[in-house]
Amino acid sequence: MVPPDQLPKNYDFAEVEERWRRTWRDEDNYFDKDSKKPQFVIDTPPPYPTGNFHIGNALNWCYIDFFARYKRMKGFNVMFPQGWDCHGLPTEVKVEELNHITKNDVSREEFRKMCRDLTIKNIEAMRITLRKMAFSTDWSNEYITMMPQYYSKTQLSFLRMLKAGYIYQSEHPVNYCTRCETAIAFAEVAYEDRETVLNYFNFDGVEIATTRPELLAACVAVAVHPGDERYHKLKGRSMKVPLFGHDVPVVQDEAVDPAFGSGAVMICTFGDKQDVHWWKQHNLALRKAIDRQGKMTDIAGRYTGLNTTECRAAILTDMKEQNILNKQEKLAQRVGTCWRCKTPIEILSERQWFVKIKQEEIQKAAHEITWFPEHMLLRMDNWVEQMEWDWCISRQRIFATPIPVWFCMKCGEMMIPDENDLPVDPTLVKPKLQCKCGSTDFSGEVDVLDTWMDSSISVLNVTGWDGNGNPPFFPAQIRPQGHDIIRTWAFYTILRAVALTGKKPWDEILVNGMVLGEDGFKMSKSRGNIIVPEEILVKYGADALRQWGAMGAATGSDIMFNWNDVVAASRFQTKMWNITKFALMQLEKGGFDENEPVTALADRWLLVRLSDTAEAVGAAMEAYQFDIALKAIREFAWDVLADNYIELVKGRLYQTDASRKSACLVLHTAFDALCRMLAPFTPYFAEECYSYLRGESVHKQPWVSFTYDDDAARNEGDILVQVVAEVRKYKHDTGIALNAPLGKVTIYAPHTVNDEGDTGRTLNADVHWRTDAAHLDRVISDIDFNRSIVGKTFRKDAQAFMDAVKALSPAELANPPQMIVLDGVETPLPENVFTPKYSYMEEGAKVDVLTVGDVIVTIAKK
RNA sequence: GGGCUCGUGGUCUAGUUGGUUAUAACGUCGCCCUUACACGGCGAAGAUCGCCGGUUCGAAUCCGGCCGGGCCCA
Repeated sequence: MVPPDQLPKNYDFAEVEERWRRTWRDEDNYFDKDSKKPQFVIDTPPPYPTGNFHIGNALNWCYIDFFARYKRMKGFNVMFPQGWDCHGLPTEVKVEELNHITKNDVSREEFRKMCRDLTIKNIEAMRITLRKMAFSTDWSNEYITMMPQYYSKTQLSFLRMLKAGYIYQSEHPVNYCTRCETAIAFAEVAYEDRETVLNYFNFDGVEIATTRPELLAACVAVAVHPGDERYHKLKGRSMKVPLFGHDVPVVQDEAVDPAFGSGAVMICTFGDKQDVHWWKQHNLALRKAIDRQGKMTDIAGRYTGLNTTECRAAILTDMKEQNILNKQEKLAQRVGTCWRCKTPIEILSERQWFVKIKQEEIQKAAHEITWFPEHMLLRMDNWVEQMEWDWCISRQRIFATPIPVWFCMKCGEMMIPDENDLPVDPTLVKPKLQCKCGSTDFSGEVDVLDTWMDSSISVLNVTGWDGNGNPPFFPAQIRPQGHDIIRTWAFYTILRAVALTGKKPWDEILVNGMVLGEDGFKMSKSRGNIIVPEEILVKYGADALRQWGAMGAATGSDIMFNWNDVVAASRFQTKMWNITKFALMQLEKGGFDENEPVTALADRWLLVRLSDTAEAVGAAMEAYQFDIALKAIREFAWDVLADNYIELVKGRLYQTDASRKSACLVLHTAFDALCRMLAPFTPYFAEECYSYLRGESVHKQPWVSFTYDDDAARNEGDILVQVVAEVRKYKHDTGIALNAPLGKVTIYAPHTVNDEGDTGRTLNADVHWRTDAAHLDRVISDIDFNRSIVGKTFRKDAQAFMDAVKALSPAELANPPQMIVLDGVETPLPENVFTPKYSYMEEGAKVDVLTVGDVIVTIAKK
């Protein structure tokens, strides 16, 4: 290692970061299952292995790593696991794309293998970014949801919830993507603004407006508002559907908007969610006009086999021919689309598997969790309260956890596997036992589970759930995640934890904001405003990126990416590096005694400020306010330590007398604490600096617990710093270079001050501290009121009071009376309610006068 | 249309139990290469805290309305 007095002039982040990355050992971050320390288990949200760890992930992981490292230093047994949420459509789509196939071109097993291979490759790429970012991941607790160890737990959780009555199958309308050929959940429906055409046509004598004429074959009723006089005559009637000829009833429903279109609407199975509502409400027939591929079924008659777009065109043409199409107008609408492929979703009635949503128990658990920031809980409440349908968990896809059940071909009975045999793929293996009816002929369930069924048990997985009793480390202490997935990930996880354990999954949830591009918009390919972490890592390094994550915005708010902040972060490191060089150089020159008392004012003052900083940073870390914490650290390092303290004691450090030791001790204490407070934020940088100071890893040190109480030092030190600043400003204003000699400076202070000559050396002046009164003539030029006292005491009469004070004689102002006459009434004069401002009249020697509070400084230039 | 959230110098941002002169950064301007640092130091200018109204002795902060942005939902 380089000797501390030969540190490189510049901090080379690339060299340093790579060196420590090679040095650190994974074992240092392992969770210790046998530890006596309090546990701090993090339910890291497992990202989807796209191959790119994006900047939104990076922000989230920065937060996690800040508190993971902090908690370790605070003495917790921390688990920071890394999971990978593998299953799902995006990978299937990617595999089809890369191999120019569709899922039907190869066997299910082969297709799964292709998906697994791609996923592994992507995970490997993302692991590299995680390591570069210096995240203190516990790699011994890594999990991959597509691996048998994990998805057997998914299957176990399915069976348990099936037995407990949470899971059932039924034919029910579901959101269906006809391109992906699978059902999807409401959480997976995205909405898009589109323009469509509203068609008015003659429906058996009544004008009806519809945006979806292709659903005419699925028409099961006509609905009108009960108070709509135009349609009173229709009550109780049935009507004939044009082009198709079947009869449908007329129903009355408050939800019909008489002002929309013609005020009469047709109900189809199913055009939208409202149709489902009405269909249930009025017990209507079911007519399936669209199949799983999005083609018209045979109830569509001559339109059978057309897709919906073709069918719509054909029906409109036929309506025109029959002269029943009255008019068409444009209409803006929001269309529900598949969040993966953007195809408009259809609502189809299908046999599917569902999880019951029990609102009360979910909300109860959600309210037992502490939310950061608090208001995010409202979003969860809003979502849970408006849930109408149960959670559809079956998917008609391939790359996913199989639903572990069979059905008897003879009697239809459902068979489930023995829990010890999990995982199973019921399409590949047969049940071990025969059916009650004696048959051994089974068909395995071909539907698979929604990917959220995997990821919503991440917390159970990391806390050791195996189906037997309470998991040993459950509940986890915290779940960090973005606010965009409150209604999915957070919601499903709470639901599953409650269903499987009866308890909340985490003590706390920390919600991070979204990362916006430099233009203030969400990052997107089409806008071209995407910034990838790798780019920042190459240009400025991980520590600078991490500082951006901490300081870019208050925790929970959206954060705009900003190169400026990254540059500023890197400059802070440069400044800190120079502080490091200076401190180590001084400490090398001569030792110090840790037991010697610190006596000089500047030294005591620095320790007070360090103590304040440590307290503020600690409090901010406890509340996950990383911006406040890092800001306090930077302020202390840059303003307090470098610009004020070091400038003050520099001269003393260049000398060799005893007072030098005191400064060295303070410098050592402050630098040591700074490294430790920086460790969670800039792990590479802090490690590098600390290694020169002590030759140990900063990440193994306890968190700063330094306290130093000395009010006199705080107050007098503040004055000292202000006096120096005022004299510097005086030099600046009178055109004297800051390092030029100044002459005689006399400081009249209320107490004796032991500055060890710091002030004189700093100002390059002949400084004299005096405690006697300055012999100057002064006149009162103005009055400063303490408005918080004035307002509280006098309320409405505040202005009158201030006027009365201003009217007092100079003698009274200098020596305030006990009482003051206000509106003819004698009123007590509160203490410290005002301070006279003086201007000074020179007498004898020509001096300039500065005032700092009640300290007077006279300057006699050479 | 509903819920949540935000609106603070040119840019970005801190700050709500109401209280003296509103925070820092970037940028701008002036001076200074003082033995850690010019990726620096010292100093300056620049904000009617989105708009309007209310409560109050006093409002960036509390209340009401409006305008604008974002997220989620209908």
